[in-house]
Amino acid sequence: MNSSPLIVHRTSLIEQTTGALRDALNRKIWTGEMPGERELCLRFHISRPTLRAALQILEREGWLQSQHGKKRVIVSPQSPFKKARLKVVALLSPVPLSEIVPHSSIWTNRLREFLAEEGLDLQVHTGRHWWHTKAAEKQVALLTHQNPAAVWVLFSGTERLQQWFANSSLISVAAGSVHGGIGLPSVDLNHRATCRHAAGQFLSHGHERVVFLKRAPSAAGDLESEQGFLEAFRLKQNVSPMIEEHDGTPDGIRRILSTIQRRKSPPTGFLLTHATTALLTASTLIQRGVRIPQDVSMICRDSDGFLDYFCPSIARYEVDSRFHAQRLGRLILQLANGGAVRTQRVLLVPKFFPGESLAAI
Amino acid sequence: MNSSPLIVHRTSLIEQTTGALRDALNRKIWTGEMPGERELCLRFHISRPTLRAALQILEREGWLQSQHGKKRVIVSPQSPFKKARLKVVALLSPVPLSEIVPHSSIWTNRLREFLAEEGLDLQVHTGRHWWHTKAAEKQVALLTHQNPAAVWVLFSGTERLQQWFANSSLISVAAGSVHGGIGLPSVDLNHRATCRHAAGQFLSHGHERVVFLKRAPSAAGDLESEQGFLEAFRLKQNVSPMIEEHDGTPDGIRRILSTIQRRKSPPTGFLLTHATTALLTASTLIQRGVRIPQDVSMICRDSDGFLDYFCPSIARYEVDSRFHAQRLGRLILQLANGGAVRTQRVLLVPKFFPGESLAAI
DNA sequence: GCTTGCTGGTAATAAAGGTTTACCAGTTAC
DNA sequence: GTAACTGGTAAACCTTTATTACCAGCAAGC
Repeated sequence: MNSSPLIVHRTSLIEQTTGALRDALNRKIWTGEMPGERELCLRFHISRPTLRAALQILEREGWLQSQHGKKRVIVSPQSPFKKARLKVVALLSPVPLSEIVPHSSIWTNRLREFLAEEGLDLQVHTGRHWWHTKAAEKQVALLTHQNPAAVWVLFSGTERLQQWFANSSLISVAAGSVHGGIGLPSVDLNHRATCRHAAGQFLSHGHERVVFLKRAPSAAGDLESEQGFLEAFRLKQNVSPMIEEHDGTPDGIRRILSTIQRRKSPPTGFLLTHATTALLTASTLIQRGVRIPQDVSMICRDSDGFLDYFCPSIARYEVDSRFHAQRLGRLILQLANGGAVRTQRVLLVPKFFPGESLAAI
Repeated sequence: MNSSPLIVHRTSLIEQTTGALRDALNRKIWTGEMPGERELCLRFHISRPTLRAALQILEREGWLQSQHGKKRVIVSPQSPFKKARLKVVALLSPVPLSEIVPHSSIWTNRLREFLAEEGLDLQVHTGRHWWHTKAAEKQVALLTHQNPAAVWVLFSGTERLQQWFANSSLISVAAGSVHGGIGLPSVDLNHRATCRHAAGQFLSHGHERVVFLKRAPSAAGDLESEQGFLEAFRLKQNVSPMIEEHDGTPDGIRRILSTIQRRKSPPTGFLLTHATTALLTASTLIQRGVRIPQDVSMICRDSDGFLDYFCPSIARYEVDSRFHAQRLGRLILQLANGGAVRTQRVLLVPKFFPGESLAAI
């Protein structure tokens, strides 16, 4: 008896094919090796990409082995042993969920809700102490070994951790940007397009001295943001964008703001990443007598509920947390059920919300 | 035994949805009429066109009847359904979780985690539109009838709703303050002691014109806060505390702030309830040239992570969200397992965190 | 009366999912 | 050596599903 019957399983054609193939293997329809891919397509009336995705799942399950140029070999034609399907999805985050920014807290909440409806439990693991250390790989190997899970969700991972998961045989997905060249499925916001658009907003409002403020050990999303920011300035030869770094702490941000403001020609536009950074920057500048937007304009790449309660209102970008969680949840479900996904990278495009903080110079 | 196993059924999402709906109807999940199309879409995580296609199939099969402007009527034979052991805990909130303040979002997240470990599923219901209307009792009766749950958690309930749950035969618990005289078990913060302490802080710093700003349709916690605030002024005969109300919206708060600041002798101290209100109040006053704390001191009863990023730092009270969720979760578990009828009130005491916003006059 | 917020009904557009087609490189048999 | 198979990969294309509007009918509250 299922406790939550109100779900639609959303079985893709790939999953249905996997089931049919597994069924055929159990019945020992073929011996030794499989028919060729093209022949199977004809018998099942499906296309080759779909069939291949199903075959890859079966390979991962240990039914088949493939070699270039040769037919697939049936490895365990009579193994009735079926791995008990894990009902656990593990989320790996550098800090406890209580400390992450509200927007993330909301979508993880929604994600848990979504997975619970499908009978999956979301367990959170934090690696606050070893996240940025050299022993990260060792720690995460131990962790994943001790806590088996159907799917691992990597939340804002470093490049090394993402590489580790991509190389491992674990089924995993990144929640956030993936560093270049790493083949990890992911759900992320399109930071590049967002920041390109933001820079365009500054330029069209006449701002020429614009600074992009980012965290020092940059996450992949911040690097994407930086690229988008710079791209918008490519066409304007006489305008040179500025990029400054901070360490993420309130004090660190205040320090870099002081440095910037003491310059001969301080910037008239600030592009910020996180909502907390925007709040700190705006309140600190105002405290020091800088007027927004008369002296300085601001745009924030991320959004969070509390920004509604700041005066003057900050121009920013926002994405629906329900939508975010749902896309990630669906990807996780696909991976948990089979393993093969066609679209590896899902990019969500945030919407722009104008605010009082952006004005013509 | 199937004679031709080598086929893929190719069930579309519409067919899968039809199956799930038929299953739900067979189990008599709903009585009388179906939920609205939009609600069903949310529960099944599908789009409306897909759902409507499935519903039309069921109408053709004779399960349902539809009429413009009214919900679909179930015409299948009805019989009393057997009661299974419910594994569901329902949370009733006036607004979706995505809109509540971050701190609450965090403890609901933790609560879900806690309950999941015990095999319980937390389902969230929102009553945004009928919460403050006369039809609230009728709506909640319908809701609780249609969605059976082991325990109902009432999140920031009005007096009438709390009374309704206390009188009903449902097992329920309040997350937040309970109005006087209502016998509902609850887990809450000790707002009274908190605000008494806050008022004492103002007095000991020499502030005599202190205003307590609260929401107009006051929750029980705000009334408790008001009492504590007033109690601290009892001993000082020549000092009279002020209480002002707003409607909770940013604009509403700005309006009342304008009114207050235009007075002959404006207050020198503000006691605020929610962190968002504190942010709005502080940023608005600063925007208007008021200096904090030179002109005005502020204390906030609640806290939230983002306040760490506001400058100047706001003096406030804080409670550990993990502790909060754990106490509530334990109470819910007790009620779910045994239904201990003894009304229990758990009061958590927040810690005071001094900030730059509080100074001697 | 009026407004508000729900209900089902409809359509246009955007975005996934799946197919087709093509080409590439390794293996085997003739 | 070459032809004909094998699996591996990528682009163009079509179909299904999702999103977003809008409309009109119903019911409750003012």
